[in-house]
Amino acid sequence: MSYYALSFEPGDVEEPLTAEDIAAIAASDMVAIDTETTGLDYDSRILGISVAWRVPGAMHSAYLNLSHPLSLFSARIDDDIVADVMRAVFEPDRPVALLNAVFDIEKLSRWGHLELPIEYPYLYDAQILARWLMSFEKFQGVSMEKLVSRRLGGMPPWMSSMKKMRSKLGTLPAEKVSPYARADAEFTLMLVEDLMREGRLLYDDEVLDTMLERESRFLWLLTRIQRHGILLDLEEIHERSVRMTADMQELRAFLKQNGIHNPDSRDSVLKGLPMHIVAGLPQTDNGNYKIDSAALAGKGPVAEAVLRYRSLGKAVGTWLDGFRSKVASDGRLHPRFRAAGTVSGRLSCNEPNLQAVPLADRGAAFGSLMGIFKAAPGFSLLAADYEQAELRTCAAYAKSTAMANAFKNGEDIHSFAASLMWPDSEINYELRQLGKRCNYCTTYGGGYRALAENTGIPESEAKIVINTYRRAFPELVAAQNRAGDVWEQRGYITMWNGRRHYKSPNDGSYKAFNQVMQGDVAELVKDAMLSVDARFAEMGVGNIVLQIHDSIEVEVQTDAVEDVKAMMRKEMVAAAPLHIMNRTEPPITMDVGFENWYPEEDE
DNA sequence: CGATTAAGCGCC
DNA sequence: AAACGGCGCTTAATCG
Repeated sequence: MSYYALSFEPGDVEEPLTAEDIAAIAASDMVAIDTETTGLDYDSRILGISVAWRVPGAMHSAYLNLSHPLSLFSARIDDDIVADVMRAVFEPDRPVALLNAVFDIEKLSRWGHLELPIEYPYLYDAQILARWLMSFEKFQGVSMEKLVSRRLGGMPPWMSSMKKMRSKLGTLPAEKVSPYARADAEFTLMLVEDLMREGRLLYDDEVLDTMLERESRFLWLLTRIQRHGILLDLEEIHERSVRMTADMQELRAFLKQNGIHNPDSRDSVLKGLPMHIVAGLPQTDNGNYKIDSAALAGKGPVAEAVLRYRSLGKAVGTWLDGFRSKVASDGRLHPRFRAAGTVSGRLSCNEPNLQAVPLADRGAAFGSLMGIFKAAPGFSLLAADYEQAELRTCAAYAKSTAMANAFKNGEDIHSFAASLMWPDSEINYELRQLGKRCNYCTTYGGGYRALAENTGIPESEAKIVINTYRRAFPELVAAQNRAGDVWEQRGYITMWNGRRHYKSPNDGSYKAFNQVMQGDVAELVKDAMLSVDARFAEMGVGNIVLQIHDSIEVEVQTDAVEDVKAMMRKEMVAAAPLHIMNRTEPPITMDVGFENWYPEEDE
């Protein structure tokens, strides 16, 4: 298969950008933009900006050298010309094509080339569009390379050497980087055109237009969240790091006495553990001994010391020293969000991943890490959580009157599940745990094996428990089957707002139900974030700083906390799709809980 | 040396 | 027939 044609060859002489070009950019039906930077972190600088645009019957592109090393062949471009180009690109009435839009928009705004608007112009992100209408096997993401090879037949051979240069971009003169940068912009343009063409075929126009409008506003919002960042309590982090590192040294010394010289190394641990313990360990799929926390739990003081060491090491490396090293020059942490980071429609977050910080004390050696966050003077950090969002969605989807009633009456949903499973028993802690695990297995698509793994009961008993749950909630089983059938037959499942998740051949149909639950909630939270953000724009009391799948974290003026809670509860409940929640009698209610991150609430 | 894989583990 | 879904980060080990 041949690749789509670029407008140039790598050896071509580059014409300087003219005023006519800038006018053509402004007039083009579609413009693509891509930035080349010195790195990925918040403080990395923009080396250059590439722009691709259409003129009748052809495509053009240019690379603006902002800060490449000086060379004889390529001059840096004046700031006012950059500003002219930016104005032409970000014409409010015409969409801009990008690939991973938030990254580029954030960089442009961070370095003063772009004011962050609320919603216009529309941003057409190739990665988002791809998620809407393509299927993805495991490890087959939405990188430029993957998308170009799947949609446009592949990249020209000369582009494959680009990869190696990525980290050294800042040392190269602009004329070396230009062909790759321009090709990135041109491919982005072609990808978006191609994906939009197919999107129009697959989706109802009205649905697609609504999705594009909403997603575009969301991308602008996400960029503002990223730019806002979050504050860390660096003294607290340092204290904890010192304390835990000292504990780790003690553990290291103890382990050394017991023949384990490097507890971070699997080989060393296996060498040091007593023979009879090693022999009893389960194995990984590759035939190696498992030495994870489940395998080593209760296997004696040496094994316990390894686990404790590992736990503290994770905390120091990832959340204490790891986070501290990522604080930007403005003193704040700016995690990067990827709007198309998951197949399910959730966000993903990295450098650092603030969506996976242990905020609750679950008995690990490091306890809770909530205390590492703080807010600006006069501000508080607040988390607003949808309570049981996925299970409520599940109940709505399955039209479960039983669950609807339980939620309406404010019952503990896990105890409720247990009481329906074992109507003649008093629901003690153990039975509630079983009900809880069954609820989770339902939304996660798990079976008896997963249940056994999670509860510690034998698989034979787990089978019985699962069947008890299925008998208690037959409507959930029916809904699961229905979702699987639809996925199988149509090739996709549809979220409540029309977004589709296309099935890949490798996906078992059992995944369908989970993907609807997860995807529906993802859409809900996005809408809620947009509503909350709009209210913040009016109130002027704070900002969204983070999203963790079913919760929205905000930094707000302390004296406005109660107002903000009321506002967020109202907006988040209102964001729930009523035509879904009203499917049962009584309707499924939605509830929001709050947690004070900073200052921390009293125990 | 950098890139990649495996194992382990944190979150929802 | 069987299947717990979705992520990112760290270290060690391995490979070119």
